[in-house]
Amino acid sequence: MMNVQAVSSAARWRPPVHQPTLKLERDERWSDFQEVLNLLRFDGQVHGLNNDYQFRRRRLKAGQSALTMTQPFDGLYVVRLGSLKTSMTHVDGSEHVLAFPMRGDLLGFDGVCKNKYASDVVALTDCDLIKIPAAELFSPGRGCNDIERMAYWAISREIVREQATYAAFHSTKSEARVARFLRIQSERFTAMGYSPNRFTLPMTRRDIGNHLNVTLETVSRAFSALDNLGIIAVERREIRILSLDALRNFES
Amino acid sequence: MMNVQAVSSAARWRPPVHQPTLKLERDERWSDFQEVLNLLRFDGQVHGLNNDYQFRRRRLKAGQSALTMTQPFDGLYVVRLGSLKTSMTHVDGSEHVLAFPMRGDLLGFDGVCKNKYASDVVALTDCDLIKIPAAELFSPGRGCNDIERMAYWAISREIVREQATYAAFHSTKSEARVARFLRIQSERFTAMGYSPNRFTLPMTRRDIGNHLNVTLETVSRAFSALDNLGIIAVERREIRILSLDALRNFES
DNA sequence: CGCATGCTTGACTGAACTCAAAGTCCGTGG
DNA sequence: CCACGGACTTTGAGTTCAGTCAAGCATGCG
Repeated sequence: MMNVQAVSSAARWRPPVHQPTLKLERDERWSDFQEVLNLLRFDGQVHGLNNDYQFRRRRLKAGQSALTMTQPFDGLYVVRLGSLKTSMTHVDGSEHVLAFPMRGDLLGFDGVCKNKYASDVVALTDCDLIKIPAAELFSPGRGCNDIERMAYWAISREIVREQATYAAFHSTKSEARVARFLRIQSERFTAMGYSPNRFTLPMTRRDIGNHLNVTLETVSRAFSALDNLGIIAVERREIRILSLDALRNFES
Repeated sequence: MMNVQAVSSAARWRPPVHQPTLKLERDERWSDFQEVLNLLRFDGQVHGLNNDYQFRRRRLKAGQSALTMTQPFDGLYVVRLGSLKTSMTHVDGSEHVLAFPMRGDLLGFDGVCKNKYASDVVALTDCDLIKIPAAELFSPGRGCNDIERMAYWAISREIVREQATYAAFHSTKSEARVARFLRIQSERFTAMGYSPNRFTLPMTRRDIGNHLNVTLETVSRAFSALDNLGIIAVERREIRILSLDALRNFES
């Protein structure tokens, strides 16, 4: 299986730095609201009530971890300086890299909806981050529009899902992707109160293929293969799952 | 090139419906706040000020379009009933399917940051959506926490980016992915005020590979190939882009 | 009943993975 | 100061997996 790569125990190797070395002033440990708005290139409306708020900064050396999946959500971070890597490590040790955040990018947004970060972030170069504390985002006394809050909470959840599916369908071979797709469909139907073992797919083979990044023929062949193995029973879009465990094993 | 598939001009074909036919009561055209919270499985705090707010519903027949990339953002939608397909159609006609939203899922969140939807959504079955109007999310008089608003705006932007990269690296061959990766890096450095034609990659070949879903050897080979063609000049992590146009052409 | 759409299967081909070996660069420790 | 080791990179050869092209079948609709 590809992408099974040992995570180096030693500190991450750094390329020679040809860029001008950063002159980090020791004194500057705070950023104001306006600087954060500029970094993010925020073009929405603000009311100016928070202009005097000061955000704490956080310095990182190359190779250091900024956020991990093990720690609870404690805020969002805006990159002021440096490059980082956002990734999810699978159980088999393979790593899926989601993005390479840089100046102006946001970190930690996947931690909002479950109060736990959903990905790992490490610094590739020396970094300077600005922290937006969780307390500033969710203190009950501050916000006053429940609808807005609910909507954004749901948006954050959506991000997590997207990352998860993005990661799930990476670097597996086609039959495994199809197996995983079916397992996830089964779980979704289950969550809605339908049978986990019998459901009707609403989409075409082509739609599935375009979702999993394989051709429709490959989807069809994978269905047939899983059928022949007795793991599922396919009849057009009617799917019966005969062994969920076997299906899961196929996902590796 | 794979995935170039004609979009059927005829109405989308529907599978035979074995599930119980929906009894749509004509009268119920509104949902209250609590129902939306339940659908989303929202577990955060609400203050109860909006409990009397009524949300408009929207019915869709199978094959109908719920949202398109051409229309301006006018709100978020929560799926109450039915299955849908979220996709982005590329210039070459290929379609990338992002997700298959179902009951309780959120639609339209990618439209927040640019005030324009970033993906197309069509109904695969008959659907029932609940609309959360844009006016309820951004009316200046309602929210009072600028920090929270800014954070969520940035989160929404992050979703768009993720969708874009997810879509961008789909269904292209490896050399094209690498070319696109370099082009995007170049643009990011440019946006930060550095040279668009010369930059140092902060990440390893393996990181790039794990991001693009190819092996590190494939990344290396692609770099060499682009170098041999005179499109770029590679020296370890130092990249010079000799012809941005040629690089772009390589992405097709 | 015929057409359009979707699904399945087969044969062939080519792109990307795997395994392997050698070379480069950097930081560290003798 | 230099040699060594480790991490990274490049390149090659063989193999496997999935895409392409093509044909035929099934199904629902007009």
